[in-house]
Amino acid sequence: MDASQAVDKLAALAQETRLSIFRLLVEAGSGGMNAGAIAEALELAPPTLSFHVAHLARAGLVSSRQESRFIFYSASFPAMDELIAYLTDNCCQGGQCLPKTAASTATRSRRKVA
Amino acid sequence: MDASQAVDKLAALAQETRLSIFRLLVEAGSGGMNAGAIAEALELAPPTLSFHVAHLARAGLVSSRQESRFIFYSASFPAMDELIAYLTDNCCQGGQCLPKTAASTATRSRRKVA
DNA sequence: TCGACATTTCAATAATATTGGAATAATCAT
DNA sequence: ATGATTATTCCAATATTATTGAAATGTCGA
Repeated sequence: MDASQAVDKLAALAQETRLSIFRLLVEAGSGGMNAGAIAEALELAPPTLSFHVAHLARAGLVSSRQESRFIFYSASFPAMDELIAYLTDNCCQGGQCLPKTAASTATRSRRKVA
Repeated sequence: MDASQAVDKLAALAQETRLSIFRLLVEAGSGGMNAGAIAEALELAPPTLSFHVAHLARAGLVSSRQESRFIFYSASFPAMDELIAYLTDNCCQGGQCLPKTAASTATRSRRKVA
């Protein structure tokens, strides 16, 4: 992942409403939630929800599938992992800013192969 | 760290120029760099740099110290670690979105104590 | 104290994001 | 087909953010 993709993902999460949506979808797991349910849970007007999930989807952080009349959104966990990997690799002294236990295994294992 | 602090940090990093500044400061290590040097390295107008480092500082991601006529900015690594911890804990199924090796040690070690 | 340098503050402008009402598209049950 | 349900798009109003250059502030060496 390059810097500009990282910026897109960070920007997508850098907003109260969208972060709430994403956290809700993480809780919901791989099954996801349909648009109306998300809107109801967070008390959002339908166009507002639509705007924000579209933003998250554009950044690659959520995926959608249609199921009869409903559209289900779910968090894309690999995308989130990539973002965290980018942050640890490029914004964290290669992982040295993490607690010792983390730096020794987690970060090393996901440094870019090159 | 609560959601609103996370949003502040994410927003601070969710901008090309600021992400570049932060990455540069991470490279520079704990010594940091003075404002003019950052501006020169990234070819930014002084007020533009000032605006963005102030934004990063407000979010707690960089700290500053005065040294003679210069003001040195440096990345705050603990703050970055907190952000990554927030993301793994709240936006990552408690770490399950991470590669196995990472999930087993890194994340577990930084889950909130409760 | 003076002059030079480093940085910030201010004000103006431009660009972008957020919100919700109304209209539209798609799906399903009858 | 008709009507009810689900969700999106269009649009306009508002708010937030980014950029720039000029002016102001602060710091130091001579």
